[in-house]
Parts: sequence; structure tokens; C-alpha cells
Amino acid sequence: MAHLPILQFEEKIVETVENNPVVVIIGETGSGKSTQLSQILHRRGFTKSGTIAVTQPRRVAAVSVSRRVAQELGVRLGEEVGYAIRFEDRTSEKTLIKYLTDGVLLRESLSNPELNQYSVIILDEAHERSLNTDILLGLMKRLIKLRASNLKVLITSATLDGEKVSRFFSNCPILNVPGKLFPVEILHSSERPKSYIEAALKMAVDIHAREPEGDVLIFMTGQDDIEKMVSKLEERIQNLEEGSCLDAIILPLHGSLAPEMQVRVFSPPPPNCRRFIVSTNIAETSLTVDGVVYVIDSGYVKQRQYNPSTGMYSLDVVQISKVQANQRAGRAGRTRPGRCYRLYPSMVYEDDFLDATIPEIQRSSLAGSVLYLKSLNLPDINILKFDFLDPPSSESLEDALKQLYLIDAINVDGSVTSLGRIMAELPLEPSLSRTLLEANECGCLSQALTVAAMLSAETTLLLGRSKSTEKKRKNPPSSDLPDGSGWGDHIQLLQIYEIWHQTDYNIDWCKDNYLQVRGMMFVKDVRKQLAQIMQKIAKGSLDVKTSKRWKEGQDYRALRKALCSGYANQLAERMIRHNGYRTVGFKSQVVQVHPSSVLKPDEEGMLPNYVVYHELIATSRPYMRNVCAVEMAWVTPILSKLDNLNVSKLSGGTSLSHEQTQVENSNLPNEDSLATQPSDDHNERILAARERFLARKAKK
DNA sequence: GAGCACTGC
Repeated sequence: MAHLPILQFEEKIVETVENNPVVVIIGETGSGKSTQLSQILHRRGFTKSGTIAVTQPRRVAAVSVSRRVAQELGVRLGEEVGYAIRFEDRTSEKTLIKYLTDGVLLRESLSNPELNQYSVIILDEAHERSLNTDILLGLMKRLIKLRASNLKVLITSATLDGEKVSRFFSNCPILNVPGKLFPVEILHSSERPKSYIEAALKMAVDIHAREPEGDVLIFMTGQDDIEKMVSKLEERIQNLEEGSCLDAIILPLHGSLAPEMQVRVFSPPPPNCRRFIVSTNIAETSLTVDGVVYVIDSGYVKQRQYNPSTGMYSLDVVQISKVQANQRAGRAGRTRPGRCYRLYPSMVYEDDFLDATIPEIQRSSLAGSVLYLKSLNLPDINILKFDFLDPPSSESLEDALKQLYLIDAINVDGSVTSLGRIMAELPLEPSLSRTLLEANECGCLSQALTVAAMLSAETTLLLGRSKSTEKKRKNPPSSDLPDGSGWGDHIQLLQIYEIWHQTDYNIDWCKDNYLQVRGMMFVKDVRKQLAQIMQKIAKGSLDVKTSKRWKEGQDYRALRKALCSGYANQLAERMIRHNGYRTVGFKSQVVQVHPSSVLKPDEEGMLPNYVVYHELIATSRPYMRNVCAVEMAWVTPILSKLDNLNVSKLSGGTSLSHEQTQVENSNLPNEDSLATQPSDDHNERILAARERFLARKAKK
């Protein structure tokens, strides 16, 4: 412990913190900032007036760091030192140092906006720029003015953006704490390879043949590339002359890998053996692999981004930033001096790479965050002028406002509704919160709770279904799972959970049906949490029990209606005579139902006239993922609401710059077209039905 | 008839 670099700076840190409300600490990996800052401040009396909070972007980090600190202080975890993550609060009245995820701190500030119990708030790993940390940064700026006399804020960041954070906090002091990384030699390619898989492959074989022992970490973009790489590397290494080099173990590493496969990277290799870990950016920050001496960096990453003008997400392979490139290189220097092979020229790094990764807040839909900020009810905050370190575009904020208006979370004037206030309490996307409230009115809350919980975990539910694992399986996945009775994917998710519930949450049943056990257990936890919050809101007893009996042939009318209200901002109308859809809203898009959907066409092969969707994602084409059939009668009120939409009112009368207003107007179809589009289609649809009828009659 | 990086309340 005494060897941690940060401890030499104790006096300097304490002095700076005493004299300044905000301090930026730049500490590289291995500086000990995550475990030591809180202890230093505790030692020096900062816990006399309150608790020290340390936020982390990830749950595992909050748990493991707090465990470590408790151990170093010789106290029991949960007493003087504790942690709080979703579903797990291990703190007590004795707690003086509390590690928590940034999301948990945001939730806490909903019920206690001044966060009075804390004397110090440390935002750790702020350079990762998680959505929640960015919102906290904005809130802290405001909070230090309110609590100038009794709050200290510390922000830890990576080297490159320390000055920017300091400028944000009126040029607050920056302290540098050296890390404990070994030197990493960086080697650039002379040119960009045509195929980075091929180039990485060649590099890996070269290292294996020539370099002394030490594991190799290879950064690729996704599961497909990784599987290709693994099988080709196995092949090439087998072809090397036997006995000419070390043995080799090749391990894939990515998020959709089963947990028992993921942990394989933590077991050390047998002697005289080199490991090749072929990974996504999961190994950049989330997982640390010991023993890595060589890093091969493709220079690319797969990134999800949101386009507010279309409401669509896309998943693109993009160039990494300088921060990411250096983070990847650093992975080679954890145990001894290492080497990083970059598959791109240094000119590309210098001239093409962005300094820092575009923060999540500029790549996400902001409906949830905007609702959250609005419901904090801070009189001095106008959402379009909220002080963000990197502000999202006004287009993105306006998109969020429009969405919130359509689902009744805010009024025409942009003020939060009483419904919206309740929605903000629920740890869900606004659409699902709205669905729960509507379901409560329609008497199908229990079903809606299940759907919301299933959607929260959806991506972790299915076991990895990669091409290779599918081939290995003798039998294709059994089709015992329900099919949503043709109504769509939400209903299927509900039915899956209900069956599992009937098996008394049987683990084998999950395995038999290729469902991740951990994912399903997570759903159960989420559902329980949502039910508790709903009970609290209703101040009474609601029917939240999962139905015990499977009712055949039901049409899930109430639930689908509730979903239609919740997803009023994510509605699509089928086009005439074919099964393509057009989104209904501010900017209409032509989209398809995702092929994985269980939505069924009618006897004439046509899909429902109207559906709501959980998400628009552009992969090879624009797709709606997770759709649910809804009815024309439920859609009509939404259409009239779209007519009344007025963005400048929604933004609370804030005068957008002239230019922006103009762009806005040109993006919006005029009110007449909004009002008449759907009904024209409706008329056309009736005509089409008539034609079909006449055609059938003629056949006879 | 396609396939999805990573987190989190």
C-alpha cells in the first residue's frame, strides 16, 4: 500500500481540497486513486461532517474497490466502508466511505437534490464519460454553488481532457498523480492494411515465432471478426513447425460469451505456453487480463449511435480515439514492459483520430435524461441551456422533448406533468414507465411489469447463438418457447416469463430453452423492484402477481393498449399492399419488421396495420426490433396529439437561434400533412380492401 | 430472412 504513488501527494491533495470546492485529479492506471483518495480524506477529517461518496461507472468496480478499502482499513464491509449498487445496498448508519454506481447517485439526488448526507463526492473514472457521469458533472457544478461551505467535489480524469474539465469548473486546480505502468513501446504500421483481420493475424503469428514469452491481446470490433480470427489463428499456428515455438492457447473474449467462457481469461496459462486473447473493447476498461505483454490494436471499435432526426440507432465500425488507443496500449504494460503494435500509421493516429471518444450523451436518445432533469424541478435550470461539459445538440434535446410530450410526460409548455414525475421514479425508459402507468389503469399491471422487466434484460437473455456454436449443436434450439400468439415480441416475452414462473423458476427449464439463467434471474429482480416502486406510488395494494394459469387464446387487448400509450412516440403504419412500414411521427422513415420478430401475418399474408416498436436499429437495413400489434382506434388520439405539437413551446419558450428554428421547421412536415397523411392512407387501405374483395369475388 | 460493441437505474 505504501508504494502507491498517490500517497506521496497526500499533503498536496489535502491542502488543495481544503482551499478549493472542486479539484481535478489526473491519475493514470495504477496510481491508486480509486482506493486511496477516499482513505486520505477520511484520515484527514473529511468524514466528520458527512459521508464520502465515490462513484464508479460499473457495478463490479463499486463492489471490488469497496471490498479492498474495507480490507485496508480493517473494517467489515457494510459498516464504515460500504457500497450501493442496484438491488444491493451494503451500507449502514456507520458508513463513512460509500462506493456507488453513478446511476445510484443520480437516483439518490432525485429524492434528495442537495445530497446533504455527503461531505465529499468523488466522480471516479470521469474520463469514461458515461451518460450518468456527464449528468452528474452538470449537477455538481450547480451543487457546489448551493453548498459552497460544506461540499467538496473531486473529479478523476485521464490525461487528455483534464484541462477541459478544469475549465468547466471555473479553472479549478488540476493535480497530477503518476501511475505505475511499465513502459510500452509503440510500433505503427507503415500503411493501413486492406484487411485488419489479415494484418492482425500476420502480426500475431510473427510475435509467436519471434518474441519471448508473454500473452498477446488483440483488439477486434465484434463477435464475427473474433470468431474468424480465432479459427484462422488456430490453423496458422498448427502449421508452424512443431517445437519451433511455445504452445499456444487462443481465447475469444466478448460480451455475448457465456460467463464461464469469459472467466477462462483469468486462469493463468500452463508453463511454456502463450495465450492469445482476441477481444472486443471489453478488455479496454471492463475486464483486465493479467500477463499481457503484447497488444495488437486494429484501431477500430463498434459503436452504437443515435440519430435524433430519424429516431434511429445504428451500430457502426468507427475509428477509435487517441484516448482509446492509449488505453489499449496501456494494457501491455501492467506486469512488465510491453509492446503495442498499431495496425495504422502514426500519421493516422495524429491527424485522423479524435482526441477523445464522443461522449455517450452525444450518442444517445435523451428522453430519459431530460425527463429526469425536468423532474428534479430545479427552478434555475432550463433544459436546453443546462450546463453540460459537452452539450448534446439542440436537435437531440428537442427530439427528447417531442417524445416526452407524446407520452404525456410533459405539457405543451414543456413543464413536467404529474404523470411524468411518477415516470421519472421508475428505473426504466420513459416509454416503459408510461406503459406501466397506463397498464395500472387498464388492470393489466402485472403483465406490463413482466414485459418491462424482460425488455430490461433482453440482450442478456439468449445464449450466444453464433454460427459456430449453432453448428456444433446436434439439435437446433427446441421450439417449445411460446410465439406471442401472433401479437408480437412483447407478448412473447410475457409468455416466456409466465411459463418460467409456472416451473417455479426452474433453472433447467432455462437451459433447455437456451435462456441465460443469470439473465432470467435478473428479470425476476427487476420485476420485483418495479412492483415495489409501483406499490409505493399507488400507496396501496396493487395486483402485481404473475398469473399462475396460462390462458389460451387471449388477445392481450388491455396490455397491447397500454403498450400503445407508452410507445406513442414509436408507432408505425403498414404501407398499402406490402409488409413494409412507415414510422408515424416527426420524420417518417420506411422500415421493416426485424426478421427475428414473432409477429404473424394474417391469412392473407399481411401484417397488422399498426404496430408499436421498442427500437429502430439500422444494420443492413432499418429495422424495428420488438414490435407489438396495436389497433387503429388506439392510434387516432396519438395522431391528433402529433398535430398539436409545437417545439418552441415545448422548449419552455427558450428562443432557439434563428438558424436552428429554421432547420427545425424544414424538418417538420407542416401540420396539415401530419393531420392528413394517416387518414389518406386509411382511405387508401379501405379501397385496397375493396379491391381484394372484388378480386376474390371475380375468382369465384 | 438477419445477426448486436459496452454499460447502468
